[in-house]
Amino acid sequence: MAASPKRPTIKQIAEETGLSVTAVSYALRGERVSPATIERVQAVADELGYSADPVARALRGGRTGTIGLLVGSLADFWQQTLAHAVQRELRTHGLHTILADADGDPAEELTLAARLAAQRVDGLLVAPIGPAGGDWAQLTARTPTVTIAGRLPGAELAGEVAFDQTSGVGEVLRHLHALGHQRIAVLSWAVASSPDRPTERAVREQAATLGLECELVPCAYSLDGSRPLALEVLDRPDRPTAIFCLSDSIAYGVLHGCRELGLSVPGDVSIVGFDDHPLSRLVSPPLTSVNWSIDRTARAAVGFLVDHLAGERGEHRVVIAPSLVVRESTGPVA
Amino acid sequence: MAASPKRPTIKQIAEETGLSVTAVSYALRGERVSPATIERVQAVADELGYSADPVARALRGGRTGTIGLLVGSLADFWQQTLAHAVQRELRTHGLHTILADADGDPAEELTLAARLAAQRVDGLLVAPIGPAGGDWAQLTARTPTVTIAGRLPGAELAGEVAFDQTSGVGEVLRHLHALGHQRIAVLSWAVASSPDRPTERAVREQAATLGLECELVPCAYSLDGSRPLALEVLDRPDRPTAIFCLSDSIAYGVLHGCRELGLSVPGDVSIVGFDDHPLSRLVSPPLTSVNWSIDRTARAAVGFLVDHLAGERGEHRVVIAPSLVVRESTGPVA
DNA sequence: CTCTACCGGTGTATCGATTCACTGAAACGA
DNA sequence: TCGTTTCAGTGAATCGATACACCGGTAGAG
Repeated sequence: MAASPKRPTIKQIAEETGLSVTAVSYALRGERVSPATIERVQAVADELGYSADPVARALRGGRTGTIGLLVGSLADFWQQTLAHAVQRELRTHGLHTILADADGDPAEELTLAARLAAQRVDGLLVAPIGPAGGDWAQLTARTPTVTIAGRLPGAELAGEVAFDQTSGVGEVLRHLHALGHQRIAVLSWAVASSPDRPTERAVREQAATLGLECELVPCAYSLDGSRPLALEVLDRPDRPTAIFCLSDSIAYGVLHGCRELGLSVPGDVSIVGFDDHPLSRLVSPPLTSVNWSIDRTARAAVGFLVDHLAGERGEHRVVIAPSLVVRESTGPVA
Repeated sequence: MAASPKRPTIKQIAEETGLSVTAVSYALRGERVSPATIERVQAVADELGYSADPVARALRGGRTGTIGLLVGSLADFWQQTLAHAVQRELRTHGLHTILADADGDPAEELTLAARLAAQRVDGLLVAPIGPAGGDWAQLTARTPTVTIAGRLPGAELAGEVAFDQTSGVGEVLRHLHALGHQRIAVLSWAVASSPDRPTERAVREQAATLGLECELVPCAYSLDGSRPLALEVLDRPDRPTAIFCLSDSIAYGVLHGCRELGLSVPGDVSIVGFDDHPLSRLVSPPLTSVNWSIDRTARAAVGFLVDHLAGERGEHRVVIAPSLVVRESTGPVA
């Protein structure tokens, strides 16, 4: 046993300086005590390498300074990027991030969130991937929660960052329509097979409006999940002329499938993504996609949470607008 | 104020059941008390939705059940993937993950690690990006630490997952040599400009052995950092025939640069990466790279830490062997 | 020359769970 | 029937930091 030398406590400083524990506590935060004492205490604290035990502090003060970040699937590149952005943003507020990953299983989300809350996080940021089940009322009543692009049944939210999926879908479909596409396959997440998800509904409605033939295909939320599916869809006699993927990760798999089949993109088939991941301009061909500013998303979400924790109850909903980025994976129908 | 209803405590259960706090504590873990009491306590606990406060438990018991994961740069795709794998692995052991990101600044690493340790994590996993500065002796003596592909000056480690960079470099250089390449640019991380990093040293030594002309170019550890650099390198009159990137993220930027310059890969120039990120087979052209099994890495690192926490002091060093994955971004020199 | 305000501190309860030392009662062997 | 276990449970201390109540001494206001 290398024996971890126990961390110094406030009590040790008290003994060392001959002061009371209370005095040291005040001195360390520069309150109520004489400058001379403050200096003396500081010196000893520095020498011992003291820092207040956050566990004890949390027990007393009720706050842990830690936020739970629950993402639906860290296998998804967009959510990875989001996690990065959120973590960075939280850090600027002096908050730590506990990360949890439902790994693609929406049924896990409530359980994991509950476990995070049990860990006594001060707040929760939830970026679900599907229609999360269960009743979030109790959890969210106890722990301030901000959602990012998702709905939590029964939740009472401290904030909400919504994505205007409807507009995003509209931009994509109009883009494809303008290029002459008529038969379009839409790959959505498998978990989202429930037909009432707003994104899928938007697809159906707007396709009808534009007179497009849109087939919704549920798809695993991962790189490897979409490739076989793409192979199947593209092998049909009445192959769609465009594939609209509801995440860039899915689109990457589809691109791979096209390469395997020897199909040219966009010559034989056009591909569109939905996250505009940083890499999407580097794949081949560069992917047409819909961009949702991750930085603004992270900033807004963290902002809501921090405001809520500070007791300020202001505006707590924002809608992130999409912006279609046209690259080389879409072209006119042959 | 929506007023978060405070979480139930063991004391409330005690009052509700008419038992002492002690009895409830024992009952909840099924010890020492009669079966009837256990059942009664359980019933009340369930009804109240009780779960033990981990903060209080940590204060008493010394353990928080949380591990700190410090990565050098979450902007790097490989480290994102690693973070995912580690988080998942920790979860299988019932441990939570606190995530911290040095964001490419090696000078930040020690500070961040200290902050994590101050948060009272039970252990630390560190995947540094560069030659981390500072003295890690004190920190690592107090908090069990496992490194992943990196060295920490002065550290006393609970475990170490090393990458056999030398072999990896060797495989790449021999591969390029066999294809007839002579002039090779090697893009390494900017932070790693110190010439004694083992990877860079390996490059120099093995290039000499093979009679290759290798130029080491320091490069920002990100997608956007490598593109301009690639443009500069590729614009020279005596352009190298191959570029060896010490991370896939860097290689992606280089690929992008090549496309901008209208250079064909591998016709005009061959590109090699060094992480084999899942996306590397999807970029265009699919990237030749060196694979280090992330799953094995994560499993080993977490395993070392868990064993150490359990008091078992066994083997605590493993070397991950590289495997060169040849794809289409490398070809014979024209 | 009082009365009050303030200064620089100290003692103690508190946060929630755990655990050691103890106790009254029942059970049990001799 | 007496002495000893075992059972089921209680009280109090503990972990480390914080905050409230309090206290003697001094300085300034009236």
